[in-house]
Amino acid sequence: MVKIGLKPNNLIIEEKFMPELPEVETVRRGLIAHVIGRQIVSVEVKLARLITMTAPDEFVQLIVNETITDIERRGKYLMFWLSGEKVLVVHLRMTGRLLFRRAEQELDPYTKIQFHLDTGDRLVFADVRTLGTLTVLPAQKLSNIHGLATMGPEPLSPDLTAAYLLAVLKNRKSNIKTLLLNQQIVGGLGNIYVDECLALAGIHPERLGNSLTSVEVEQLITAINTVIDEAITNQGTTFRDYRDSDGRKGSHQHHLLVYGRKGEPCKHCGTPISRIELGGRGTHFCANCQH
DNA sequence: CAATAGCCCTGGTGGC
DNA sequence: TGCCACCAGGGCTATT
Repeated sequence: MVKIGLKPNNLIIEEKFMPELPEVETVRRGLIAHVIGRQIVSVEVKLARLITMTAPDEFVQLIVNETITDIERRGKYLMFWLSGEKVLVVHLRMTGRLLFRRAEQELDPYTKIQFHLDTGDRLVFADVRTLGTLTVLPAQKLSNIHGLATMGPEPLSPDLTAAYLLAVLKNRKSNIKTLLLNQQIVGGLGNIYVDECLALAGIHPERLGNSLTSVEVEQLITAINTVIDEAITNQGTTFRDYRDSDGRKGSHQHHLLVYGRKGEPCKHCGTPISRIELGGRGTHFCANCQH
């Protein structure tokens, strides 16, 4: 099952992860040491389709000669703050990768956008399925990005309270799995961690939002914070052995309770893990532990 | 407004 | 062995 893909150039590119909040946060932390204070001297656009809200040449023009002053994360979005009160917003979607590469390192496979830094090093956006997006805009227009403007409170934020979630869920008739994937309700959760949070909370993914009791919502909030905190500590979930130039690698895959474990025994009771489809997404749970 | 279905996109996989 | 349909899913759009 574990297989390392070696391309002819010997670059290990088969790090397979779904970028949810913990993975995006891991990327952010890994990049900060390398790119803060660096000036972007040129931008190489190999796939213009990934650039949104401006024409590609305008995108390049707005970024060149800017200095990166900070990197923030909101949900699954990364925001590179630039010196001229502009922001580069990157969403990795399914297979987007942001890599720091030294000047002498060769081109990564699937490179779509390269930012050349004043040191000669590069910030690389690579993407197999090309669903990622990059946007640059003035800082005061950040709310023009709809997904950012409408995003709900995120895990580990004091704004994500049981009172808030209970109030939102009481009017919702969809299943809790689908509701937790809705970024407007909770920002940053994706398919892996929603399954994990529901497993830890002991809540069945098919339960309707308005059926959850206040006690269950409290348990769910606790589970969300626990799962995301641990996943960040473990530097995210990767599905193949992998390390990059920074030694950045996730280990949370060893801690998963249900995701990707269909048919394998529940770590608590031994019941084989079930897999169903909800909201078009694969959904994993223990039919004995989750009610 | 809320729920739901379809769409984008490509590499890996399973069936024949 | 080769071919091909199908699956993975985040976020957006269209529809009811």
